[in-house]
Amino acid sequence: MEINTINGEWKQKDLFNELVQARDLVKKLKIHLDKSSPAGEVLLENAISALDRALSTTTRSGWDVAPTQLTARTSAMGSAESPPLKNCSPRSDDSDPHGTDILKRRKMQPTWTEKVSVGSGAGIEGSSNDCYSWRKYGQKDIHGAKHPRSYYRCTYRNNQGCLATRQVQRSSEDPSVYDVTYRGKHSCLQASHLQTKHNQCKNQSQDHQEEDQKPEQSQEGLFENFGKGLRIKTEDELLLDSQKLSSSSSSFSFPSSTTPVDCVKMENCNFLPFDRNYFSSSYHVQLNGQDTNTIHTSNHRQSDFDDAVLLDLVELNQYSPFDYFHP
DNA sequence: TGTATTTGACCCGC
DNA sequence: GCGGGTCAAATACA
Repeated sequence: MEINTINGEWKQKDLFNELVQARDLVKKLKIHLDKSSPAGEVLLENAISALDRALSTTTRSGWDVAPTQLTARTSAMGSAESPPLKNCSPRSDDSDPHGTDILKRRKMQPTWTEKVSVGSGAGIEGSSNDCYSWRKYGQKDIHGAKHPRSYYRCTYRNNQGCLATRQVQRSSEDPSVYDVTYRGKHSCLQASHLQTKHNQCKNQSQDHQEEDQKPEQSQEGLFENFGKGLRIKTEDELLLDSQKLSSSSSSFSFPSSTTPVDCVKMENCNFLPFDRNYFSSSYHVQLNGQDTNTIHTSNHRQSDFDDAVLLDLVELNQYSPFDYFHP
């Protein structure tokens, strides 16, 4: 696809760059936004999400865009998107002549490891415990490990080019502990959707702190609900929700007609990636192969875990060196 | 019937 | 050659 005009020749690269610039400007605007205006913040979040989707669409459509300036611009602005696939064929990215570049880029993706301990009888392998939806694509016996390692990728990998993956392996020393390694960040709709929800819920929680002090659901029940009532939202549903949020941002309320995975978890876990009482976790974060941060939590310091961990992870995403370019 | 999981095979780096 | 990561056909499940 090539977009041409007679004068001033708008090519794909130009339009792509304009999209990147627009998104960056919105991000700047968001920084300067008065924090007392949650509605405006939500609108800007939606604007950024829309621009992200447009950029993803351009790259998935095989647009020819120059990498250098985009890398500089997006990373300077703290853009945090994984490079989408050029096409949706699962193996096509590896089988092209430049497949090794992609493999290198995958290796370059930020990774971080969580140690998640679960209660007896419970497991995290089959369930998504981090508000994202994953699809298992492999399992492998690892040399020297008692338990096999499971491989998960983002559910929206094929239709949104999200390259986020995670590996789950039960610890050999302590079977109740799982090592969960995340690689890459979500560039799919659920990422922006969940973050928007998170922002809104934070605002809401400030207004309704009394409600936050309601007795929490029992731990087992909470965990069971993670697996039972979950429903994966389609892309259209996420878009619909996004539109609903835009239109109702002045008087926001949680949708109640459905129990999508993110809503259930958001409501039950107070916007945490894990139930604060049920898990104890430690985060070991790497960016480009370098350790950048380690966050430890324990059952005794769950209150510290709270938003700090989640926000740390969100912050880390901001430092992702990746941009939308996909040669 | 559509979607998710399982599992053997393949690919690639070391 | 070996081990880790991924693919994709087969299978299970709702």
